Amino acid sequence: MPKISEERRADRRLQILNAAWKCFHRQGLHGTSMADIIRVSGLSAGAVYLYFRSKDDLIEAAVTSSLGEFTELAKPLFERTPPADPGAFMTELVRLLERFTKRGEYSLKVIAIHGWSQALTDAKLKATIAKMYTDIRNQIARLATMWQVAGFFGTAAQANEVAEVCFSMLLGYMVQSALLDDVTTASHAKGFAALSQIERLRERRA
Amino acid sequence: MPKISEERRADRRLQILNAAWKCFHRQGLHGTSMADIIRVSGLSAGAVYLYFRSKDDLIEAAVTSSLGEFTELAKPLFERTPPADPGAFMTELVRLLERFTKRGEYSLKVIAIHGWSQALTDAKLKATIAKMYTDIRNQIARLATMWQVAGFFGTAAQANEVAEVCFSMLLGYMVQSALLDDVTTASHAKGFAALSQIERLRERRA
Amino acid sequence: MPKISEERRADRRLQILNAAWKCFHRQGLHGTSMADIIRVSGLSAGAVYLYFRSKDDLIEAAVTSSLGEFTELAKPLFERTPPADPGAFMTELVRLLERFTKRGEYSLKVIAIHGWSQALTDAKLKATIAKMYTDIRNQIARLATMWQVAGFFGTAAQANEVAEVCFSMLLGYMVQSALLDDVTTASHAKGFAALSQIERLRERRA
Amino acid sequence: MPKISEERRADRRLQILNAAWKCFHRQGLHGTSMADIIRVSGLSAGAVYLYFRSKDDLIEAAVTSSLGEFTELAKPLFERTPPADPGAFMTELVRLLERFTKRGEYSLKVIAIHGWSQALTDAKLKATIAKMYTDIRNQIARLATMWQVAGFFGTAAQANEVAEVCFSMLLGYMVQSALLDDVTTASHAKGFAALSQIERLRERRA
DNA sequence: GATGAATGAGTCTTCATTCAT
DNA sequence: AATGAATGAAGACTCATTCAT
Repeated sequence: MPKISEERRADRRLQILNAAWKCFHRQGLHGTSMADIIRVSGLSAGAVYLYFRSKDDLIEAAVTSSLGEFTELAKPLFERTPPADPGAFMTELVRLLERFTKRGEYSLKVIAIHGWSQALTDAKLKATIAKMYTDIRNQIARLATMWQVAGFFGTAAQANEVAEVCFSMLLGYMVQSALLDDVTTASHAKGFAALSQIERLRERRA
Repeated sequence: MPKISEERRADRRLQILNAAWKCFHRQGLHGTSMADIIRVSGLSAGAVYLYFRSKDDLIEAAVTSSLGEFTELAKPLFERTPPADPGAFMTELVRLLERFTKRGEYSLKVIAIHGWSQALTDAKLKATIAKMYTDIRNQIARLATMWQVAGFFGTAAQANEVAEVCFSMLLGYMVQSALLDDVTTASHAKGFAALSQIERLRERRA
Repeated sequence: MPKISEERRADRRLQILNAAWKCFHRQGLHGTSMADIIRVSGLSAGAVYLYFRSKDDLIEAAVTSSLGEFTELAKPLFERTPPADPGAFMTELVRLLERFTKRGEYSLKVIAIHGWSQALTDAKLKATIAKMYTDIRNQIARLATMWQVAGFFGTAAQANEVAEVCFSMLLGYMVQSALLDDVTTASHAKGFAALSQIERLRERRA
Repeated sequence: MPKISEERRADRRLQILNAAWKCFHRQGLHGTSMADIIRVSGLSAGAVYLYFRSKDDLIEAAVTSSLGEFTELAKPLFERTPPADPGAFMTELVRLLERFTKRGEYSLKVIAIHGWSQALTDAKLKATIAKMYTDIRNQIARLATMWQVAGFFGTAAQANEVAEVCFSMLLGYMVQSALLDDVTTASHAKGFAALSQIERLRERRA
């Protein structure tokens, strides 16, 4: 076989990543053996190691690659003009997460949580995740500044502090929906709206 | 069995748990071998297995036992009369978490995240955590009802939806402070206050 | 099982070493798998790793431990008074090597050659072997000084240069007897005696 | 097949052999993977297998091909008339070995030792090496006969026994210079001269 | 109760070789 | 002739758990 095309190479990686996602979802990062992934991917051991240097490499890709996609997907939401108000934004963001995250045989939400745990022990992965999460939070902060200008909040807090809390809500939603099963995008949206006084502010602005 | 024996038993368990917490913090749940815990605890392999039936048993205890303590510790906060307003409550709750969680050589925050990951794969642990988290959230919901009565929120949302969001912020705070390092109790408190319009509402109530 | 006695521990190590020697002789250092040694030793994988940290560790022990014994065994030969003349000494040394080296199912001569090859790639092993070989050569040099005083050689060469050549003969004997099969202690002894003019010198001294 | 093709084939083989020698020197025979050789040679896997049937084939070529060259190179030394005396001969032989053996990024001395180890496990290689070594030793024996006739040694020993010892010194020199680093052609030459009473014999012959 | 040596299935990874292109 | 992706058996090593003492 002569040199493979870049496209085919990407396909193969995705094929392996898909197998990894399925396994990681069901059995966790450590509960999944390379043999599991190899079997599910339908490739040989050697082939898998041709595309990923090690299990850690594969884990990093599995945890990280999806995050990049999500950021890309969320772009329009961050750049909409005029910016959505806090309630609408958070509602959309959670819905987007839910949509993006739910796949056939696995949920990226679940894999993200496994990734957090892994990152606490693996400095490289932690740095990668930290970078990507900080990017998202900064995007929220940009919006928060506009919200402040628009009078949604007072000036006592800084925009990035508000962003922190909004981002916490997103992360907390992931945990609750993964572990408690009784949390929906709708209930979270309504709770957030109430908490942030969105109705009242909308009224006042009207 | 005389009472002394029961006490000794509890002491030994705590001794082992402490070793486990230290190891779990540094190396994660799967990265820690029983041999690690045995070495750090200063006991023998046989002895450790006398107090915990298996590694899974020890993990469950390590993840769970602390949660019980926390719930106990948070009781006064939930039962204070008159109830704290949302901003004050969340500020206190996060501070309490931070205080409770930070120990000499390990942080229960970190161990909790490892626990989530583990729970996603271990139905028994998941059920245990779900029960305890739901309890806490219910306590928050009780408060939220009072906040609603006190006019902090409108009636569009249900108390348990608000509680959901508040709880998400607590969980999200844990994730952010563990992974991003740049989050403080103060910044989160201020962000929450701003988001929930606490100043304006306080003014209005005054 | 409570703590094992130091003696039993040494026994176990020897049991494993014996298995290793047998395997290394037949299949070489790399051709032998840990599974081979484990099978031949009659122990379990875990047990073997309880006594030797790694295959490299076991290789070092297998190559090195015998050398120590040999040095001990050769002591009387080095310390005999009056010192043996060069011919007698080399004859004895080669015979001693042959006797020491030939064991039931393996020959330490063969294992030593495997060890040289390994040492060329493994700095730690090389250093260990170099130290032990230098020690032996120094002992020969001590004798060579006495030979010189006794008039066996002129003063053009230094004792350690003579020792070098004597030691080369020993090493070369190992290689030839391992690879060419047609070399005997007797033929080597006679060749050395002739080369070093031993008969003539003996006559002259008489 | 035209002549050019045959030349190209030899060139390619040498290109691969050079890569193999470099790798074998640094990493040993088993420590070197075919991938290593392929990378260093600059060819493709398929190409390498076009010129050598297997790794064993390549090892045999790497160990053996150089020996043939050496024998060729040593011819004049063996055939010089009048024959060199023992001291001069050994000095020249060791020097020749040193010169022949030392190459840019590898030393054939080192590779020869790896070869011995390999030969102990690989009957085919052993036979090939044995044949070539015996040839060299026979050449020395031819000389030794002449030495004997010339009165350098008594008649107690056979020429081939003397040759055995001379050859041992050559092999031993290889081992010592590879493992102990402190051995030079000069020190070995002087030691040999002293041991074999060359000065005295020269004097007497004068 | 307490010890710690022993077990052996299971883990990740490598590598000589092939063969479709 | 030449390429290099693919194979899959085999390698070294770990680790939760037990049980004879």
